[in-house]
Amino acid sequence: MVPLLNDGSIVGESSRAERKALEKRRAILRAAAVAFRKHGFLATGMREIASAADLSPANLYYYFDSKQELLYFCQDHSLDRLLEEVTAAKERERRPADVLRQIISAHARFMLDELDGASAHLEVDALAAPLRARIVEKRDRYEQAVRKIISNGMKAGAFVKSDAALITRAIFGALNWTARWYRPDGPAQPSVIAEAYAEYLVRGLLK
Amino acid sequence: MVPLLNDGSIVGESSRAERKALEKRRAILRAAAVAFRKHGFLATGMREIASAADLSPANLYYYFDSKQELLYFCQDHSLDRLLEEVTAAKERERRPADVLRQIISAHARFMLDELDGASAHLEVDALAAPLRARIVEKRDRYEQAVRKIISNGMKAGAFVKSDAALITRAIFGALNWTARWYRPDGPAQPSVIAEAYAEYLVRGLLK
DNA sequence: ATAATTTTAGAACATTGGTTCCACTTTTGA
DNA sequence: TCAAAAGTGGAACCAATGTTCTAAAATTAT
Repeated sequence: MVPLLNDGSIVGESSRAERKALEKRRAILRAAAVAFRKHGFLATGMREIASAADLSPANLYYYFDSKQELLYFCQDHSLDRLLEEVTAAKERERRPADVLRQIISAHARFMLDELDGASAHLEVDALAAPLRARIVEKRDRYEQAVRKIISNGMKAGAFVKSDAALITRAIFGALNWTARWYRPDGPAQPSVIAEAYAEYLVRGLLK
Repeated sequence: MVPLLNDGSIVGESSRAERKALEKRRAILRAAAVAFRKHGFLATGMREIASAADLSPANLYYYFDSKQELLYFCQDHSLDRLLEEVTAAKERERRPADVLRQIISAHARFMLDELDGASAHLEVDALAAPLRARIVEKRDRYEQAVRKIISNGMKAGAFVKSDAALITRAIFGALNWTARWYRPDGPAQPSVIAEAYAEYLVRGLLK
């Protein structure tokens, strides 16, 4: 197996073999994602994940040391994606309302059509102490970033004054909950949902 | 054990013994609720529930035929409470915005300080087909009721026009998600959270 | 081509978790 | 008071689940 650091990141300047292994890990997650969506990460067994990825259960353990590490890999990757979107939104937009709309829309789209583990990033509590701490730290970074945009907007007079921490969590709640009810074969398209959410959730802050 | 219909409701005009048994079932749930909150219903074992309620695991089975029935009982009861709040709000308030604020506030408070199984009403998918169908039906009734208030408000011109179904789900997402982060020993009081949410989530609909 | 390395899977292990058995105690009602 | 009913718990059962063992197949490098 490709050498990994205990935090799941690749050691050294990733060689071709290493990148290939990483890609395989992602592919496994993508395959497993449909199962995750159906009944959550916790309720999805290693045998089910393996079979979704066309692997034997034993073989799955060649790519992931444990179910914990698999979950960690999912969540870590998801949070990286979300953090990227924050930076992108801040670069692209100027007004707080626009930045926020951008972030909400991206987060929604991410939940709805990004297949690898978007829904797994919900079950933080399923991780045991050492790994959970790392995820919580990263998740907090994401939350703080969004909260900052909101509280700055409030200070600048762009948003109505309120408890920025609560508003942030309300927004995340609405967004994360989409994984619970969204079905790809349903009536609403991801992009439509994303725009409606962005519109509604930002409007609640406007004066 | 007290005779129950297969749907968990009491048969006949509940006698004292029956009411007592029902109360005991509620008490068990209240005791288990803290465990549910900590790591969700799925991850909470029957032994843990039993010990939280000061019962032996075997004894717990005297009150609930199975973990499924226990979950069903939780969810059914929770939904009844939420439906009651809808009726109450519609009677008490006149304007759509006020009705909605009322409902949101009640739902939030219910999630945060009602102890019996508020958080268990989240894991619908953990129920197997026959029981799940009943819960889904009731949950849909609740969802429809709220959606109706919103879409009526839109038609009446009290709210901005948008996709009422999506807005409804966004609101429920924000509300239900509170169970994930709220800690009774945290800084924000349930009533404060409830008001902030009601204010924010309704404002997003106002013209 | 052949040795070394990577990748794969069948079978089994250990633990957990829902559940049942059965006997024992407590409460209820006549 | 005493039999019937309600309530209780210790121990064990059994299926499911995360995981490991071992060895074989496929790939890569020399």
